[in-house]
Amino acid sequence: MDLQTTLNNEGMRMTRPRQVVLSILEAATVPLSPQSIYQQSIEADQEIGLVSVYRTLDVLMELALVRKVHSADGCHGYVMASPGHHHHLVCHECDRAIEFSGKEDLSNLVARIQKETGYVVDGHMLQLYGLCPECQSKMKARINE
Amino acid sequence: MDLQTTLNNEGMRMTRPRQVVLSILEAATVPLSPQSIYQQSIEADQEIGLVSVYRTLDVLMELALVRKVHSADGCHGYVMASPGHHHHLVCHECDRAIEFSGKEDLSNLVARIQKETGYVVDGHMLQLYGLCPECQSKMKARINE
DNA sequence: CTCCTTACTGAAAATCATTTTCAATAAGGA
DNA sequence: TCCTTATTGAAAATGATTTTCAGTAAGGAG
Repeated sequence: MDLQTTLNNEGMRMTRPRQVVLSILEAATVPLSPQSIYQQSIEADQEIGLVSVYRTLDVLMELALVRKVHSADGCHGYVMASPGHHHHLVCHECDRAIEFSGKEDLSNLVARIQKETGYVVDGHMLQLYGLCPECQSKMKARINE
Repeated sequence: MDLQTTLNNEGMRMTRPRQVVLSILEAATVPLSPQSIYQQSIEADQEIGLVSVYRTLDVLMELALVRKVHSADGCHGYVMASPGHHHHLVCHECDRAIEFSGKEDLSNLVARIQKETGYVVDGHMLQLYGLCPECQSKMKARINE
């Protein structure tokens, strides 16, 4: 089912601002803040209101089409959510983020924690931080200068 | 080494606002926002400036004495950091958070991801969400009404 | 295809969190 | 006890996000 239909089923409408936000997010390789989505819409001669960016992100979050990514400093950006449950691996040099799935690997941990704490665990958020291959190369090059 | 000494070694000073923030955080069972730390200082007749709360939290973060906890909605609170690397398990009903350690359990996952992606992973943030035992009871009670 | 309802838009204002500025204060080494 | 200077708190500045509201346009009905 495409987004147009999904929206209409909810009594919502497919509009230009929503298309713009969506296409910017789909082209992104890095989590984008509302501000930077807004900037990109201007650069693409598709300017939309900053307010609409916020509102569209809310809608897309509700539909679980985008995911919020927290960086270590507490700011957050948005990325398209691939189908299924994914986590993010963020490069702390260039901020490039890639998704990975890790459900299986967490189930042991989750089972242990539930037993130890008595909590019922029904969700999780995992983010790994590191250096992407390109930034590793750049770093090596810099050292050899 | 106590905090007083730690601060002095860094050329910093132990002051009343810092003591107040610290004692509030130590008594807390839930991650606290700067605002709520400020509120609690007033309620305890130990009012300190909101600005000092922010500044003290910065200092305590630098010293790795407190940790930032992100909740699902993107807001964050602060909790005392127990020694070692810990994660948080947050109840989405009452917001009570407890720490757990999970380093060993993640090492498999991290090793796999590094191999698959070429990233060097050097940090992570994991938060589990669920229902704490008390809220589970309350929930059952409500159903039986 | 046109009309009509109402969801959606964008600009401005309001709100809320956080940071900066700065003069006054107080911690703690000499 | 004195002196240096880190720290404080109030106010102003900044920045992000939300609300308001009148105008616009999506898309179902006819």
